[in-house]
Formats: sequence, structure tokens, C-alpha cells
Amino acid sequence: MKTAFLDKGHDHGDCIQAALNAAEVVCQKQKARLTPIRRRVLELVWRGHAPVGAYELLQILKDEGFNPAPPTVYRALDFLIQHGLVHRISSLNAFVGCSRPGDVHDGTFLICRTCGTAAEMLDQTVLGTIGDMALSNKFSLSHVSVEAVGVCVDCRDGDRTEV
Amino acid sequence: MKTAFLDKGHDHGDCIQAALNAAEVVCQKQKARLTPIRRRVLELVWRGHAPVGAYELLQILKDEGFNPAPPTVYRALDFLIQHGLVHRISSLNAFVGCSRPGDVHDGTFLICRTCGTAAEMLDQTVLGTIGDMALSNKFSLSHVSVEAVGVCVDCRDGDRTEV
DNA sequence: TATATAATGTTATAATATAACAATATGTTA
DNA sequence: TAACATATTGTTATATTATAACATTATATA
Ligand SMILES: [Zn+2]
Ligand SMILES: [Zn+2]
Ligand SMILES: [Zn+2]
Ligand SMILES: [Zn+2]
Repeated sequence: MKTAFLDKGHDHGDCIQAALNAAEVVCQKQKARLTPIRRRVLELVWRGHAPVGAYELLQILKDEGFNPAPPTVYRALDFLIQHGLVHRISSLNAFVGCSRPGDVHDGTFLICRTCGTAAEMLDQTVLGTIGDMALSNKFSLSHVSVEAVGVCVDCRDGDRTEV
Repeated sequence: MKTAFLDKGHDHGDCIQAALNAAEVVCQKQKARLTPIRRRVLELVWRGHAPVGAYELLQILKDEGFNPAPPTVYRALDFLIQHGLVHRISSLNAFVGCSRPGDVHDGTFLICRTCGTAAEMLDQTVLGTIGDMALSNKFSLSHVSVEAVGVCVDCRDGDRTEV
């Protein structure tokens, strides 16, 4: 598998650009409208690899001259989640960009409690195992959330650079 | 493995009694005090197998003549979680009794969206797989939450008896 | 009993999220 | 284009979940 955590020296501008490009493609395919607010919220969610709270997004938008109320942000987030562009991290009440947009799927994350980074595990093994468990319980599975908290290797090695 | 979902005809009084007994044992071992409020909250969490919200517990306690404020309930829940007697279901902002008290562990649940039942998967395979993923990412794992939503077999078969 | 610690009471408020309805923009059809 | 339907956003208010801060009471220990 590809490693879930990106190198701390990676060019994050590329991450943002890739996310926005993918969003354009996804929305075109699904005839959905990536309006300015939705696009801006996606961009802000991609500020880094740590999940961001809705009210944090709200504050940034206010600072930028938009004057949104909470529903504006929550609607944009709902849209982005529905279209597989963002995941909600329920243990943090926060939102993070999807690492594999365009292919709607459940989120499985390793979350570093030190730098905040939420790395999406793109491997299918975990979901496969849970699928097996569901089967053996005759449980009809809709969606799964896996949130594993700990410390990433960079932070364990004493390197606290925020991503 | 034992099946995660109990038969709908099971004697739930036994579940409650077992939970309270186990709590006594756990608290004695850990020299922790199972005070009346803590005990009552645990009992209420065990009203059924569906997670219960903190304010729902609060309302029940009020109806019973206690007059607790939110911190009372949250403190009791925190205590019960710390001692491995209750799990928090973060996708529901709710709390459910632990099916294997006395052995502090991460919660892995199948949650039926129809009857609300949250069945704890006691099998270690899922956590083992996640542990492997963490290892291969050099991620130092602290705790894991697995919440799988779907429909349980009883509800799928059209039997909507609440548990 | 005196003292320290743990637990609970109490008040206020923070943080997260949604309901309800109005206004505007966009797409579609006549 | 005009008329209409639908989607999106604006706006106000409020619901829901959770915690901070400090006072009081209960319990354990010396
Ligand atoms: Zn990046
Ligand atoms: Zn994803
Ligand atoms: Zn039961
Ligand atoms: Zn458990």
C-alpha cells in the first residue's frame, strides 16, 4: 500500500490543487455545481491534513469578507461529503479532505494526537475485515467509520512540524 | 465468535444484572467507588442495547427526583468509560454499556439504524488488522473506534421489535 | 478530630448543529 | 424572452451536546 502519511516536506500546494481539480471533475460527472462557497470551503478544508471544525471554517470565511452563518458552512460540507470530497471525523467533530475523491467510500483514518494529521488508510483490508464481521452477523452494512488515534512517526521522533 | 447481536427474546434483566455485578467487581479491584449516581447511570445506560444520549439520561434522572445538572451525568459517564464499563459512540453522541467489562478495550460496533441496537464485536480480527495498518505506517496506536452502521438481521426481516 | 482527597452541587457558558422561512440565482420550457 | 420550477444561499432563531469554574458535601486517612 501507499503510505498513509505524506512526508512533512511534501508540496502541499499540490495537494490543494489536486483536490480542487478532482472536485471539478467529480462535479462535472455528477452534474453537481461546485459553487464559489463550496469550492472555497473545500479549499479551506485542505489547508492542511488535520481535520478542521465547522466554526473554524466559518471564522476564516468571515475574516475574508464573506459573512456566512453556520448553515452556509454546514451545507457546503454536506455537499462535499455527499460527493465524496470530504470526510467527517466524528470523534473530533471535524472535517478533512478525502484522499481518493471521485470514488465514494468510507473513511478509515490514523489520527495523530500531536500534529493533528488524519491520514486516510486507502488499503481495503480493514473494511474487508469489517465486511466479514458484518456478514457473519447477518448485518447489512451501509457505512463504516474507523478512527484510530495515536502518534505518527514524525511526532514520535520528536519532529513536531505541523502538516 | 459469539454473535454480536443478542436474540430479541433474551432476558434483558440478566444483561442489566450482569453489568451491575461486573461493575461492582471492577470497582472493587480498582479501588474505585461505584457511587449511587454512577451506579444508576450505568443501570440507565443498560436500559437497552441502543446507545443513549447524555441529556436523555439527565431527563430520566430528573423524572426520578434526582435533580442533576449536565456535569453530574457527564462525570458519571466519564467514570464509567474510564473503568471500561461504558463505550462512547461518537457518531451518535451517545453511550452504550460495554459487553466485556473489566477488560478495558476499544469499542468496535455494528449499529442498526432501524432498532438502534449497537452490538459490540468482541472478535479481535478488526483491531488486529488496524494494528497491522498502524505498524506498517510506523504509527503508535493509542485507541481505535470502529462504528459500522447498517441494518441488523431482525430488522431486515421486518421484525422491528426494539431491543 | 483534624486534614486531605474525592465526589457532587450549582451556575454559567462554550461548542456544535439544525429548523424554518425568505431571497436570489440558475436551469428549463413555453 | 417570459414564465416557471428547482437549487442555492441568506437570515434569524434555536436545538443539542459538552465543559469551565467554583462552592459544598462526603469519604478516607492520620
Ligand atoms: Zn499535503
Ligand atoms: Zn476518502
Ligand atoms: Zn440485553
Ligand atoms: Zn466493550
